Amino acid sequence: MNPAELQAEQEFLQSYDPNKYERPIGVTADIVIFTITSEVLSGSTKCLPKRSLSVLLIKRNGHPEKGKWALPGGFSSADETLLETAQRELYEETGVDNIYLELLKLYDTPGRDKRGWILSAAHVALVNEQYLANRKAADDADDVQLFTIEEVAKLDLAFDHRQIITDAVTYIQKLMLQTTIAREFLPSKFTLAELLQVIQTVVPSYQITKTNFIRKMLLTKKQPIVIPAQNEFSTEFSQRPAQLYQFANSYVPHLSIYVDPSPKT
Amino acid sequence: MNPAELQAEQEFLQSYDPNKYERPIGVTADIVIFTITSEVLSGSTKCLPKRSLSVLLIKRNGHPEKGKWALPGGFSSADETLLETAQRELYEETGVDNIYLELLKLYDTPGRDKRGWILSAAHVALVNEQYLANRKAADDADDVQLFTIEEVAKLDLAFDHRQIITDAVTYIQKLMLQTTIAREFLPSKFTLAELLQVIQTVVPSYQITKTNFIRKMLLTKKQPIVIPAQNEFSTEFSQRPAQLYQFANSYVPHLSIYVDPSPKT
DNA sequence: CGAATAGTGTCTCTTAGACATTATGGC
DNA sequence: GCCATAATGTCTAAGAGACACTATTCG
Repeated sequence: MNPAELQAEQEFLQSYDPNKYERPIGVTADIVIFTITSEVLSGSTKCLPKRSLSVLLIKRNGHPEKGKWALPGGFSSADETLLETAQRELYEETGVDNIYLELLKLYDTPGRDKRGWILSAAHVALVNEQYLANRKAADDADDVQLFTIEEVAKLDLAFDHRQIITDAVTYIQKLMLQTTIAREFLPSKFTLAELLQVIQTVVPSYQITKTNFIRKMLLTKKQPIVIPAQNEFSTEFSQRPAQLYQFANSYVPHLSIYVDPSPKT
Repeated sequence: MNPAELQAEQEFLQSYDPNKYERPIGVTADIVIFTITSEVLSGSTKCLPKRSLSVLLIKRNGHPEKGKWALPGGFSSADETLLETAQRELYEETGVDNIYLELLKLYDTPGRDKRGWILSAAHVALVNEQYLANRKAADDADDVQLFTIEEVAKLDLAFDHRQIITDAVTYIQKLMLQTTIAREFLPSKFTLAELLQVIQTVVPSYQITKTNFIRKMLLTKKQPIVIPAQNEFSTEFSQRPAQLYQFANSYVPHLSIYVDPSPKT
């Protein structure tokens, strides 16, 4: 840009009227915080816990939509991205940092907020139950609570948050089958039965025979998804010791409805 | 909500200060309009055209970023969603309606627009070259132009539009392999060679032998992606007549890195 | 030993992928 | 007849899916 153009641009910017276009009242980053809660079943013998997909909600104590359950979130500002806003809110609410957090989509239906034109950038966060355990003891406030998705269906939710949660569930179901996000809900080493249970908790329609699932995980030689931890077994959930596995770091899913475009082997 | 609560909410809304939180100057819907341009090769014999993935850009004639090439787009307002804004802009720019149009993601890096806090909801549109042909004749303005993605790499682009285009290309490459969006770039009936060429135009790394591609398209019995049009052949691109195909409407891709969760057959 | 969960053997059918071969029409 | 492109044949190896079977530990 030559000096004349530069000056023209400077002048333009100095005389620019920020109210030239209609302005939103604000932009919020809202977060659907998913976790898988487990409930130990104390039966006659050892078995896997009962797991449920859950979402963290907050009871609104201010207007509007006072008293309703809502997604955690807050207003963003010019000096941070919406992802940063979401990170901040997530940390404030759960004390958790450095976890899976991603933009889902933007919610902007006119009239979604009675205060006026407020956009919501909905995010999805996946938190391991363990990380929430500490926090739970600290502030067991009854205005912050985990609900299973079955329970959420019965609640009175603020704004368009029911729609956001529905979309988020659909989204993580797809992620669960197409990526290795199951790792976010598992310890670093786990049994194949645990992995299958986590998948089925998020995607209940995923009904397959366990033996073939195990075989698939073991026999995929080109690109193994999980690899066995040498000589490490667990008897936490079963009588017979079960082999422990880890996710293979090298695994990069690439899915195609056409022929696989992978380079020749 | 009981009458007292209702009144409390009314009072809250009437006294609500829209400047309570920092407000963006505006929100724009920008669109990456993709099309596949074809260039007929007039050689000794009939052959497929040369195809290139292209993007529609507009030369900015106002400040800021005056003179640079930019994505078409415009400011949204409180009474429409960003998708509607994008639809409107798309129609204004191309005269095209009812085509593939979807939100890509939100661009909100602080400082991305010198005017101040302006968010951009980037959209992706897929337009069949045919639809643009009429328009092109009408206004062959040199401030609106299609560029192949190779050409775009050399241009001076406004704002963060280079990043947006890069992200959009990555996104449609994934879509191309995982969904049937190839249909957006093809006529309703097409040969398998054309389909393969469209896929390879968008995903150049998709190098496979054509014969196996053809077989895969034909032998997938459970859920065929394309179905042959009975007794319809084309000699447009070849000496020997080639079978014409259509996309199967019943096809619903469901991809999984684990065992296929489809119900038993 | 029985119960419960982990894991393997085996068989059938489908698909991926390489590569050779045949088919059709224009020039 | 030659060439270009379309399409099929054939072979090997891998994977899916069903189902019977073996293995290990606890009580």
